[in-house]
Amino acid sequence: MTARRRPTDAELAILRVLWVQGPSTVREVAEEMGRESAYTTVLKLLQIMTDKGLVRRDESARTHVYRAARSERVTQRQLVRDLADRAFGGSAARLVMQALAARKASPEELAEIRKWLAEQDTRA
Amino acid sequence: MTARRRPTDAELAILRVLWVQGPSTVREVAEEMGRESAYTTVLKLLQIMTDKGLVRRDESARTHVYRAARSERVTQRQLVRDLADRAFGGSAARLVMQALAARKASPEELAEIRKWLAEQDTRA
DNA sequence: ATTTTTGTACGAATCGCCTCGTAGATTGGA
DNA sequence: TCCAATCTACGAGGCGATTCGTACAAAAAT
Repeated sequence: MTARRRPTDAELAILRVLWVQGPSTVREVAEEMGRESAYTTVLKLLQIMTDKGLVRRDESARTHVYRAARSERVTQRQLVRDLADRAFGGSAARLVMQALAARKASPEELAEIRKWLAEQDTRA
Repeated sequence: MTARRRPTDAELAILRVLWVQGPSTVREVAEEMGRESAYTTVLKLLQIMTDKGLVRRDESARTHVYRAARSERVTQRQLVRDLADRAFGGSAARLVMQALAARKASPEELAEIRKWLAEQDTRA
């Protein structure tokens, strides 16, 4: 059944809108995405995503309302795991180090990471 | 010109072989990848990758030798950056935290990460 | 009541990825 | 020499992603 594929680029772009705005109509999603894609393109994508189980659709009103089926966190984890497998031999830690090198993190963010690491110590 | 696209899954699989084995012939790559794909599939992929600039080809001998155009590190960074942009609002730090949550890292890896973070301190 | 707007459904075209078969050249061995 | 093995080039098919137009129903506005 759940042949878990990762969302495509276009799908991810739509999911991002849904995560920010919460349940939205096709029009609301399309507006937010600018004039990049035609209204019916967004509609079609959402229909496909419904079939795939990436979003849920509320059809109680004539204007359907879509919401993300999975939380942002869960999806992000899936994507990270996927990238770790494809490009880092499955090692999330190696991915982390490249990530730290790839983009400068703010002191606040670094602090948060340190905090997380410290918690790992106490836990072990 | 450089419309930098990320390598596809199949391309990445080939690059991984080249990074491990160093410059290789089509046969060497194909062998290493098991019987997953036919010889000519690997050949075709490598030809396409040559056009894209993902690999370089030494044609001095009849049997061509391919090598990755970019290092593993550089490519990994590009992929991380790309994922950060697509799914983490550009924040590598947020990606890092999901990565740490997604897969348990070994104590050795955690130590390495801590070391890296410590270096950031002294640098700042 | 008629027209305009807004919505869904769906088909079709395009495109990139990935697959592999076939053709033809070259090499190496019997 | 002749046959088998090996190599590159290339075309074509299949498939999924993405695009958008058209058709049609429902609602809103005139």
